[in-house]
Amino acid sequence: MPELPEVETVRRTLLLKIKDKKIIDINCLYPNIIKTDMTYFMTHVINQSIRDIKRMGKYLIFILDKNVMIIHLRMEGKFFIKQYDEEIDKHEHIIFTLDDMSQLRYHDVRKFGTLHIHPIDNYLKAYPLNVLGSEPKDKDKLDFYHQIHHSNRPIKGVMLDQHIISGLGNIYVDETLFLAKIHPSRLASKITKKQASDLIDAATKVLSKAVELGGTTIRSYTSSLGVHGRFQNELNVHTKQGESCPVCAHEIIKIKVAGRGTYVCPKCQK
DNA sequence: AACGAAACCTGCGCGC
DNA sequence: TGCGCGCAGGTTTCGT
Repeated sequence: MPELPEVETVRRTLLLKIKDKKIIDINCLYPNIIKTDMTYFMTHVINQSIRDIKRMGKYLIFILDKNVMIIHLRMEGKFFIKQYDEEIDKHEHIIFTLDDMSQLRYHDVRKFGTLHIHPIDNYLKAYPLNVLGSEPKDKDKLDFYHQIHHSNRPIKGVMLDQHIISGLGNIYVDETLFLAKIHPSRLASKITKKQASDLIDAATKVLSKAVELGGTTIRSYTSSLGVHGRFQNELNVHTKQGESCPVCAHEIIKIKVAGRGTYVCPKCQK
């Protein structure tokens, strides 16, 4: 569930707590999270310090001395910082012991998260960041239009595609389409230049507001590190099935688009 | 080539 | 109460 705003909130919070701490040990209890060769991972992360944490789209990028760790939280990945002698939860899969004997623990109920390691000098050219689209705030609107206007996919599917634009997930794409007054099922090929531009503007606006409010906290995603988002108070359509549209008062319905649960105001969104 | 569906996992809420 | 089932979601992989 973490999308760009939640990942950004995690980034900021984590950085305050672990910047310049050295990783002195790693305990990997569920190795499938690590998508790099395990020996390479261990030898290239231990004894390096966390110099910075960056973010691209939904990826967290831990900048170490000579390497970077690129982490995707997928649906339920979280980080916790605990003391070395605290009991290990069954959903904590990777434990980094830091040089002050605190531990950075990766927690993931669904075990869908991923972790890649690359040398610091070429990580932008390596998978997975090399195939990532720009974030909405950096996306050229005309490029976006040209990229999608031959596609027969519904616009929602296109906007969820991280190769085209990065950062949006199911929550923010529903909100973006509502703001732009475009129906999620509309084929990308039917989107005009003006609408393509409106979509990028709406996505940029939604994401920046959500970052400002610390992300969205719904359902199980009660965040890591006590991070409590407040954007759920700003949602217009997502999770609002059966409620009234804040613009026209028509009932908000839930449908399935691109295989995803989708909330839409059928009167406002055409 | 380009799209949709299944798979990856687990917990939860539902109906019986 | 307890069981099985479907659903949820981000992304990759498989199948058409």
